[in-house]
Amino acid sequence: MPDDRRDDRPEARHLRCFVAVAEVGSVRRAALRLGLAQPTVTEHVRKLESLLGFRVFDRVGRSVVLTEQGRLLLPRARQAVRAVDDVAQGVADAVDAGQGRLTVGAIPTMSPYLLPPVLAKLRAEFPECELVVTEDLTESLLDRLDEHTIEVALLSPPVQHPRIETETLGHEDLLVVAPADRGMDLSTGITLRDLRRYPRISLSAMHCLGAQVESFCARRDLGQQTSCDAAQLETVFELVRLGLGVSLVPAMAVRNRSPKGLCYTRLKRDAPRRALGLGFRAGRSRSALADRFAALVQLEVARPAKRR
Amino acid sequence: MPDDRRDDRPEARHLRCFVAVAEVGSVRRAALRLGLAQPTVTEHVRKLESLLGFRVFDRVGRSVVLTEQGRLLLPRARQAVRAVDDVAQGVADAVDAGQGRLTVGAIPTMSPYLLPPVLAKLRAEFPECELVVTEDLTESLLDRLDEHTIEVALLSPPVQHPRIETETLGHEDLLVVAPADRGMDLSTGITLRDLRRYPRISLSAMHCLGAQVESFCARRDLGQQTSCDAAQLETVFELVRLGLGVSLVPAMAVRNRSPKGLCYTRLKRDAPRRALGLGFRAGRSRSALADRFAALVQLEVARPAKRR
DNA sequence: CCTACCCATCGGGATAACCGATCGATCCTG
DNA sequence: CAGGATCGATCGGTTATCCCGATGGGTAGG
Repeated sequence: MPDDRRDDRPEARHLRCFVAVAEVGSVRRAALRLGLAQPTVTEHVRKLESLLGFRVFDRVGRSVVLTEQGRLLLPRARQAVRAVDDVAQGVADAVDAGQGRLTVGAIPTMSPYLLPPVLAKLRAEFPECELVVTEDLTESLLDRLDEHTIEVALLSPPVQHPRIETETLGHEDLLVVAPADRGMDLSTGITLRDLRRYPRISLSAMHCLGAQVESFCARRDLGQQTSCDAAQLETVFELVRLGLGVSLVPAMAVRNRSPKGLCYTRLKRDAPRRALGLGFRAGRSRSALADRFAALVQLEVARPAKRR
Repeated sequence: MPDDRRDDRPEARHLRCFVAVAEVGSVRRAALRLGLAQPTVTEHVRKLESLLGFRVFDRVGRSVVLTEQGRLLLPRARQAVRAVDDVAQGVADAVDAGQGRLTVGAIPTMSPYLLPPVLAKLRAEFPECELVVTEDLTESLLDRLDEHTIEVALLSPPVQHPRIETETLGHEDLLVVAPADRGMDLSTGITLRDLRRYPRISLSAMHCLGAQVESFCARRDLGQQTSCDAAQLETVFELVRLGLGVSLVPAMAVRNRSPKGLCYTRLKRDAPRRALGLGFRAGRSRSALADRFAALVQLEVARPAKRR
């Protein structure tokens, strides 16, 4: 570990004065250009010479001329000043270009339906950005947000974590999915009562969606009708297709799905919903990429559902 | 002409603190490394954030973590700090490597004899150096020194100029050169008396050497013996070879010359000499190359004359 | 010779840099 | 869960230096 404790190093303003004087060939005019008084420029140049250990100007007559060492210093000083002055603009440019890394997390019941279009648009906007995606259950995402392994998480509010704050972007209906050949009359929608007549395929309660459905069903006296407990939504759909029962699934999972062997409908009244939102670590700034990601998710959530 | 009068630009010390904190991940340890107190580092980082217009660290818990913008800033800040810190060493390296330009002048009666070996050695030592040679009469060299078109001049002190200072490096004898078939007995040297018996080939008095010889001869009652007045030493040698007379020439002009048709000798007593030296513009610093050039000229002048 | 100009110096006032001490919050530990 | 330890932020006060106007010395130009 290097000791940086050297107090005999030049500051940017010393080099700025030197460069200005060298370029205009006059202390006075350099002071004009720098918006400083002439003695200030003189002092800074002398300070620089003292720091560097050699003269950079010869004071000849009533003007100053570069020494050979000064001539060698000039391009280096120019570059150093430029490097210092350009850091801010460089970062701004990098942000505009979308450089940098975005680490996102998403729960499995949203990830495959929301992330692809959003990330595709983000990539299209910022080809240079680096995207790191983590798919995991809510609790793991919260932990990762807390330790900042991920910057933003796509999940269903509300969540229980003291240092995670969420933004709810909207809600989506949970639809009833049933086998296509069950003879249910779906044209006018169905009610809770209809639903009770069929065994229910449930998603594992370790998913927040599973727990939400479970909670909903429990409140509606549908709790004990479960015939299967699947670990992922894809399995739920397949089990329904096989005729083992009906289920409640998020609308986004239905949107682009082939309807073969399945039929979907909305509950007539009191339709269950789940919130869609983003989680952030409280007290941490959000990158430009994260902001843009949030906006794109917002747009995607607000997109009108096109039925088939 | 750009207006540099912006007072909202970072200083090197701000960036130094930022880089240190980012690298060690702790304000306190960064302060240790920088040899500063912790509040100072905090203040500088906050100042930098204020100047840049965005946060570079998230203050999370009892530690600081880079924001995404801070992450983008880090390499740029590192490079800027490095550029500032390296200017001094960079110039030192460039000087050691002999980079830069050396502008030398020399009078025609020294230039072809002293410059080649000296410049060859300089080039061998510093292959990267740029050498600019001007050959002219003393007055022109003085003017060029004054206006600093040349940095150092090889000439014969003393000179008359208020702002030019000279260093005398040594003296050299002026030798008598005569046609080889004149029957002069040179084995024991010759005297002024011998010299008076021959017509004299003189170098033009616009050369300082010509004036010096003229002055010497005038003091010794040899003034009116001139038979020819040549503009350059080469012509003098040729005229002597043709038997038109004898002359006084500098030893260095004889050193590597073919003796065909000529013979040289030193005056027995009261041998004329000329000073060899360097001229510099007073009040101007000397480049490392000029110093080395002076040292090499000194060596060359001190080189023992090897007779043939 | 005299004026005008330029850089260096001087003295003082404003700014910031820098510090020690302290606070509040967090993390670790018993 | 209480206590200590540690870290960063904040607070006053001191010092350094930044910056200025005024002045002096030396040079170029009239």
